Amino acid sequence: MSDKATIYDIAKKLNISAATVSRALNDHPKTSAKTKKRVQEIALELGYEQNRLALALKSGRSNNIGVIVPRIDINFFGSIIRGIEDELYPKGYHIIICQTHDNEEKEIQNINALLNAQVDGIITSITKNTQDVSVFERILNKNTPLIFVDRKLDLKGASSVTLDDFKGAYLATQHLIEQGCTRIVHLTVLNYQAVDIYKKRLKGYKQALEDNNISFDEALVLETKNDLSGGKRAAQNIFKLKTRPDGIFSSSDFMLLGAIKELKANAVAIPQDIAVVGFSNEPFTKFMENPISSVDQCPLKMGKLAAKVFLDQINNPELLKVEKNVILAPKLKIRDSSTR
Amino acid sequence: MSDKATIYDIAKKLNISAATVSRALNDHPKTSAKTKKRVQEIALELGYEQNRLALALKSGRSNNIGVIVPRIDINFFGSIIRGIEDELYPKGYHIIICQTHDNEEKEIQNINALLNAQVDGIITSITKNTQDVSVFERILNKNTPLIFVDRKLDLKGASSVTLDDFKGAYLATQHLIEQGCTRIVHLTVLNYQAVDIYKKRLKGYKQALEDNNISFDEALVLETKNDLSGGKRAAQNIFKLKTRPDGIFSSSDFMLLGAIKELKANAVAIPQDIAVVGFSNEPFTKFMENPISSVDQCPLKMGKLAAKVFLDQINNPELLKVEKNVILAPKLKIRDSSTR
DNA sequence: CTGTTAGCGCCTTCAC
DNA sequence: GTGAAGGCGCTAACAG
Repeated sequence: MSDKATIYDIAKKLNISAATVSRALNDHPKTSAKTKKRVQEIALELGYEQNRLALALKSGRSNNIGVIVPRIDINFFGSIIRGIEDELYPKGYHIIICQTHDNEEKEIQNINALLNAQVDGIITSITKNTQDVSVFERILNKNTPLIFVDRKLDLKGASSVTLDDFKGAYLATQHLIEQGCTRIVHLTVLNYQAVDIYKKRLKGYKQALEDNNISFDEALVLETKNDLSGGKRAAQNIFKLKTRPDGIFSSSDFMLLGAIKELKANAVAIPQDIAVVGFSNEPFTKFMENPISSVDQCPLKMGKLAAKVFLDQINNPELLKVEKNVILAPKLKIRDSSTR
Repeated sequence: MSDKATIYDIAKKLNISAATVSRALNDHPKTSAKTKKRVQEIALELGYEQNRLALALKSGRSNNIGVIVPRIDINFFGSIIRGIEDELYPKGYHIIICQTHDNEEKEIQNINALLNAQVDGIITSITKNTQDVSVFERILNKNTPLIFVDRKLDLKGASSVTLDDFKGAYLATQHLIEQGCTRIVHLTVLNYQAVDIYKKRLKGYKQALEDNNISFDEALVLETKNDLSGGKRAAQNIFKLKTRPDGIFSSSDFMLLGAIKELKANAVAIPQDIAVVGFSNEPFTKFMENPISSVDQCPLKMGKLAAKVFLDQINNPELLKVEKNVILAPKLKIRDSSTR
């Protein structure tokens, strides 16, 4: 009984056709008010619920959207997903989550699975080592909107929402300069030349220096492993510099944290001796005993924007083939670590 | 062309019936090897992909499972979801994510939406203020497996995976005692008597004291708001105690962090003067300059277990009406804040 | 305004 | 071994 009532059940009960029931339920204009009422009553009585699966098969739209991220338990991606969900849920869409664990093979599997599941669109942050573009082209060929968020591929027809890394770095560096720093170290990852975002952050850093008539010193760009140990090592290298720097702009909060610990262990006062700013606004930066300034990547907003781009495309078929590339301005979160 | 190939397309191309194609694709025993091969070739050629929607409508199983959590960008829930996904993805299930934002109305909406979408099961952490049990009963009435994770409702037919809060508290307290603490404060939330988990944590704390012949002192149980400011206030109250305590077991990492900051500001050395242990193993506890010991709730494992319970139920219909209640043992993460 | 018909894509009897 | 037919639940023509 409470298993599942269909429109046929309620049609039978009312001695009308299923089509009429369907129309009544959907508030079709050409249905008498009486019928609508009667149908609604019986629907309620029978505990009727529309089977979205049938609707989906019929219409070709599942009202599901696939979201693929490296890992869902990373705060950054969790926030992006939250943004997407907040935006899309009220429009009747459901989010199907997939993780790649930064494995390209899993990425391909995920996409195929989502496509089989007839999702109405895919929002994704690509793997760190995605090479194969063809899977993504298949999405596009199916006329399924594809929106990259944060990590993107340059693909005709695919939209994207990314962060203005240049600006983030610029803001951070400018802020340090305003705090009186003149010798600012830039901590970046190993082999940063290969990764777009890190190149852009370096550029932003350089530009800020230039705009403030501070000459760029290559020796102040320290490459290291992107984790606490890398930061520690970088700090040790800082001690070897001829002149002690008075500021650090790090491309990663984790590296920066490692550096901070090492600096403090060597009696360097932060921010008095060295003021520091990180990147990503990892949750822990706020909770430190001396909270760390950091560039916020606004993941929630990124998610919302990605969702909006999707809605735009799905609702304006003429936009389907037009890619939309949104570049979001980051926000600098100023905390103790850089405030003198 | 690349839009969508159906079994009819490949049937036509081969001059056979769609039924045969279906059988061939599903490796039906009563199909000639030849046919299978030919079908598979053409399928590949046409880029055929099974439409899961049609299959779902036909079979009544969507291979989707709904997961409802308060918020997805909270690390704890993100990890639970990751656990679920890791476990269920290889079995061909997709995860549909919903958030309640701790709002019961949204919870009801979510459940209804998921039920409409014909999910094969629902895994959820209830809202902080869930009152209405009837929605959950509707899930059960539909013979849809319902598994609570972390926050549960006592409902016949519903399974659950929860944490042994008693044990977590016991472990934490025992550890403090082993570090030499004899006057241990227990920080708990306002109105904790109303919330099961906090009551259990208090019990675990008491039991550990008793087992070590330390008499319980009501004055050492401090109720406060569950955030940094609450912790700060609690620390101020600690200074008012007749005898200074030498340990703190807090039911929340956030409260504890607030307390730590205040204690340090008043020249209390941690862990030397006061050793402290929190609860939840929030990511930040690990990254502190003096990392905080905390009880890990093993969210990843909880998610995996919940997924396994689901699979159990779905694969053994006779278990469908049998609830399975798994209680997970927490792990104490010992860090600087409690190591003397 | 309402009923009839057909079909979304697939699978599963039931015949042959 | 394979084909034909029917149906999962719903909606969109097309009639009337």
